[in-house]
Amino acid sequence: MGETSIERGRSARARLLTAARELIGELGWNAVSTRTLAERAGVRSGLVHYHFDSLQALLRHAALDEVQRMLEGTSALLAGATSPSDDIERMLFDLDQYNGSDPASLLFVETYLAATRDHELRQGMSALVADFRRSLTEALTRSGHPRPQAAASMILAFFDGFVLHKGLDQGLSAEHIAPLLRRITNTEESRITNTEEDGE
Amino acid sequence: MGETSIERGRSARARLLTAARELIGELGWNAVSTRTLAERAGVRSGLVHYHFDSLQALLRHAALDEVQRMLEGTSALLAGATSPSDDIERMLFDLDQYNGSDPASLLFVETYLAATRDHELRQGMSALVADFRRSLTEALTRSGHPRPQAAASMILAFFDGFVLHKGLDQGLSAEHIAPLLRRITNTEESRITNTEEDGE
DNA sequence: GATCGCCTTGGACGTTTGACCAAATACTAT
DNA sequence: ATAGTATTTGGTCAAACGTCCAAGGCGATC
Repeated sequence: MGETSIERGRSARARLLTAARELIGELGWNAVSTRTLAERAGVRSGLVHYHFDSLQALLRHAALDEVQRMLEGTSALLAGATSPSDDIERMLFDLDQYNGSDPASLLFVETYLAATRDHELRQGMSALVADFRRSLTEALTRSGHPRPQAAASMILAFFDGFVLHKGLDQGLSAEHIAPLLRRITNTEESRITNTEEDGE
Repeated sequence: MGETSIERGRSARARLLTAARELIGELGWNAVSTRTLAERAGVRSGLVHYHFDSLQALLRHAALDEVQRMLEGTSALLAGATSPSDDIERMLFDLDQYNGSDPASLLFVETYLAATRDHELRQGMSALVADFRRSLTEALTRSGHPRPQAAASMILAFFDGFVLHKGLDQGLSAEHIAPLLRRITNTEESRITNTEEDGE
């Protein structure tokens, strides 16, 4: 059967997706053009519309692939662990390797933004994030957290915000944050519900 | 002295900045063009380069103005309050009015991203965010928080992530999060530092 | 009413963009 | 070899882009 020709095609398609993954982070979603994309992938610009319906479809596909890869890797890490609290901290320290300006972090944020203006991308991202939140909620439930759902939402939002802020504040590090993150993942309800009436 | 002519100029300049503020959120930073900008402002496109050195300079100016307005308003709210914990919760509920897809929220995130690729914008944003973090840290110090700086960083990152996530997860609401946010703003160090050895 | 200065216009420029396609190429199957 | 299928090329197309500028408008000043 026809294979070598098809294999070359698959390779070119894959190189286009890789180039898109890189360039979205480097230049920004809207600044990626068919021509820069083709140059990075080592092909001619005409190929883009042979393998994909449109430039947007290519970017969508590349971004969802990468986000899925990142989230599924992390959620597998959570599923196989005994103490979710520790693993969430480990996730935080993993985040430390990104400086907030690298293509990997930026691709994530770029995709969030693009999703607010692209219905199909939004649906894909919603599904992926919902899956990950479910994993995180289950891990927190397993460890007996009193509010697993709220904690999962909060941790997710915080992690993304953390990446965002590291772009501006290079001094921001996981070390300073870890003790406070522990407050969130703590399985016991805090005794002090509020310190009201604490006038100056 | 010449006033009417100058006043007209000021008005046109202001309308251009307003249009930029709106369009950055609606279309995305890189999708704002001189022509759409001029149309929204009710002027001809040539005016953009009369009042500003370049399109990027206009966008930069508009974005920094708006971010400053937002942050200074919120930090004034913190400064005049007696119980920072409550005010941080109130800030959270204020955030609830944004659905995460409105121009105001998006302008914030768009500016973050643009700042990673524009040195001048990055410096401006860094300064504004640093100022706000200082206000927040002071408020937390005043209320006797044991780790005011780390808590401020965490709350800032979380708030931005919260806005980001609301674009995808419409069910995300401040109500569910508030009890856990209280764990962060609590002035007492948590007794339970960690719940290790919690194997199944 | 002529002059001056600032604001505004409308169009021009060279580039880049997404999309499209006929022709060329590479490989398989007959 | 031949025909057939899939991939790749190289170029064209109209549209949109940022920037620039000569000319016109318009109120204040002389």
